[in-house]
Amino acid sequence: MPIRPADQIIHKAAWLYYTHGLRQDEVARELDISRASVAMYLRKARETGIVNIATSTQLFSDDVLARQLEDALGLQTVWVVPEAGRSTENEVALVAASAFLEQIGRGDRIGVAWGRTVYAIADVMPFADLQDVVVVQLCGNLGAPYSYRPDECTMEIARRLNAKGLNFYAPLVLTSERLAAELRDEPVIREQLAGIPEGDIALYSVGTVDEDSHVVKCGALTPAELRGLRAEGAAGVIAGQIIDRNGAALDCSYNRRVISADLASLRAIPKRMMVVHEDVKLDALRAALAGGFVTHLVVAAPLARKLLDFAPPRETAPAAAAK
Amino acid sequence: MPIRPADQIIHKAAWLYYTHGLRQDEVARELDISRASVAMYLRKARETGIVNIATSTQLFSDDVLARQLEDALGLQTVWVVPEAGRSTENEVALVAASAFLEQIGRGDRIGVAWGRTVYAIADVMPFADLQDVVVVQLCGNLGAPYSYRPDECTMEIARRLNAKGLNFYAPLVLTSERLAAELRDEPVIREQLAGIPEGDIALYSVGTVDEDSHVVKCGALTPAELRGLRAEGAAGVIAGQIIDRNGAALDCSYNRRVISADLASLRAIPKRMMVVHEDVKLDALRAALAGGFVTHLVVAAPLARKLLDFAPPRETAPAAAAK
DNA sequence: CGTCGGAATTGACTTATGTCAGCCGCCGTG
DNA sequence: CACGGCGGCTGACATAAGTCAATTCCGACG
Repeated sequence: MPIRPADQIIHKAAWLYYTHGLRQDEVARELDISRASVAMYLRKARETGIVNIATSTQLFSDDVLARQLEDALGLQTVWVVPEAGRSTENEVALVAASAFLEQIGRGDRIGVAWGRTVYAIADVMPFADLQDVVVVQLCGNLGAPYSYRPDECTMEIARRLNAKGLNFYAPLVLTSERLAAELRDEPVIREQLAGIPEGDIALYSVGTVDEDSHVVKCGALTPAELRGLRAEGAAGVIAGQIIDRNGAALDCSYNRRVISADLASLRAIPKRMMVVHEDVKLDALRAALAGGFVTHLVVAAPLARKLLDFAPPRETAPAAAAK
Repeated sequence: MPIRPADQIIHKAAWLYYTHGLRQDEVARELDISRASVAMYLRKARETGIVNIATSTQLFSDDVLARQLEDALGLQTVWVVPEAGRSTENEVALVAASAFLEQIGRGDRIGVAWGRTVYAIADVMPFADLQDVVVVQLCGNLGAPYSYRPDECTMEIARRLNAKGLNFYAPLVLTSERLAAELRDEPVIREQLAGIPEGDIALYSVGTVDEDSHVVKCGALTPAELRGLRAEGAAGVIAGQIIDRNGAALDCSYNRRVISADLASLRAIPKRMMVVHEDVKLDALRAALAGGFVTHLVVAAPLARKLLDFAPPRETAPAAAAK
C-alpha cells in the first residue's frame, strides 16, 4: 500500500513535527512551504491516523469498582465509566473506543457486531494506521430501516483504523430455517463464518429482550414473537442471537433462521470486549457473562454497581484467562 | 499497578484534553486548577507515556529501496533512512525506536541486546505505557569501562515503555570455558537464558570484527585475539558472539566463554529487528542476514544500496514469514 | 510553635498554533 | 483560446499554548 505522492509531504511534516519535535515554522522552512500549510498537513495527519495520539485508559480501569468486578467475574480488564452529567453514553463509547484500540495488536483480526452501542463506538473511534489489521463483520445485515447497519459499523471502524474491512452480505434473519441453512452453506458466507473463530478480538454489546429492544426496532422480530421467546427463557441478544440466562443459545426457530457468527465461534475469540451502559441491560449482561462472552468489559458506573450486587465482590476469582 | 492519587489528575487532564478535545482553559475550569497547571500536567502526561503520540514510520518503509530489499532478502519490513546531512545516526535511531514501538504488542516479551546503536535507540525511545510488557536482557554485562552497559539499555527501554525490566548479572565473557559453562548453569542465569526463545521481538545491531569494533573497545577481546578470530573466518558479532560469513557461530574458545543468548534462541524469536547504519558494517550485516537473524531491518540509505548490490533486486523472493 | 526548605501552583507575559478569506495556478469545457 | 470552477496554498489576524518568576502551601525539624 504505497503512500500517495501527495501524502508524502504530510508524512514528512508529521515526522519532523511530532517525532523530531521541530516547531511548525521550522518544519515549514525545512519543507519550503508556508507555516499555514504545515498546520493544515498536521491536522490531516492526525485525522488520517498518520499520527496517532492515544491516551491511556488506565483512569477507568484503575478504580475500586473496576477491580472488584474483575475479581468477582474473573475478567481480564474492566473499565468503569463514571456518571458524567448527561452524556454517559458518549463517554462510554469514548472509553470503549480507546480501550479497544489499546488492545489491538499488529496483524490482528477484529470481529465487530452491531447495535446502537457499537455504532456509537465506531463514531468516536480514533483514526489510526493499522494497515495489517482486518475487521470482519460478525453478523448478517438488515434491510435498511435503521440508520446503522452491521456492514456500516464494520466499514467505519475499518476506515478509521485504515484496516481492511471484510463484510458479508446476507440478511441477519430469514423466514425459513431451510433457507438459512442453505445460505450459510454458500461458499461466500461459509468462508466468512468459518474465519470468525480465528479472530483475535471481538467488539460487541448485548441486547435486551424488551419490546423496545434493538432486535424489535430493526424488524428482526415482532413484539409478539419476542414475548413468546421471553416466555421460553430468552434473556439477551448477542450478535443477533437469543441467549438464555445461562448464556446458552435458546433452542428456537428464530435462532436457527439467523445468519451470524455462532456462539461457539465467538467464544473461540481470545479477547471479547463487551460494552454496555444502560442500566436496563443488567439481565442481558449477566446472561452474556454467564455464557462466557466477555473477557474485557466497559460499563457505566451505575450498572457496574448493580452487577457487583449479584457477584460477591471479595471472593477469590476463578483464574483469569491465561496469556 | 494502581495510579498514584497524585497522578490521577494528570490522567484526567490528559483524557479531557486529548480524547475529548477540550481546550486547556476548559480543562482547567473542569478540574478547578489554573491553566498553567494543566499545561504542566499535559507535559508530564506526554513525558510519562500516559499520552502516547506515535508517528507512522511508513515514510521510511514505503520507498523503492526498502521494497527492493524486502523482496531481495525475504524480510518482513525494511525501513530505509535517507542521508540527513550529518546526523544520520540519530535519525536511524529515531526511526528504529518508532518502528520498534509500532511492532510491540500487548503482553509482548522483548529481548534487547546492546551496543552503541542500541543505546542510541534507547535514548530516543518514546515514552509509552505498556505495563504488561517485559524487556529482557539478551547478553551478559561488562565491567563498566564503557558508558553503555547491556543492563542499562534494557532498563532504559523498560523505563521508557513503563514495562518490566529483566536483567541478569553475569559478565559477558569469562576467562575459562569451564567457568562460563558452570555459570550458565546457575539457576538465575539459566532461567534468564531459557526464557529468551519465548520472546516475541528482539532488538539488536550487529558488530564488526575490526580493530576498533565494539567488542575490542569494551574490552571483551584484545586486538590480537580479534585478528586471530578474523583469520578463522569471523565476520560479525551478534549479542556478543562471533559469527562467520554464513551467520553460524564460529567454533572458537571465545564463543564458548561468552554468557549470552545462544544463536538458536535468538532465531526462535519471531520478530528480529536489526538496526545498522554504518557503511563499514556491510559484511557483518550480510553475515547476520545469512544467519537468519533478521526479519525487520532498519538501515541507512547508503548501506541499503550497497546491500542491494549483492542481492539481485528483481528476483522473486523466498516466501516471507507466514503469519 | 515558629521557621525554613522544597515542591506545587499560579498570573502575566511570550511564543506558537489555528483559521479563514483571498489568491494563484491548473484543468476541463465551451 | 478564453472562461469558469475548483483545490491547494498563503498572509495576516485571532486564539491557544508554553514559560518563568513570584507566591503559596505543606511538612519537617529545631
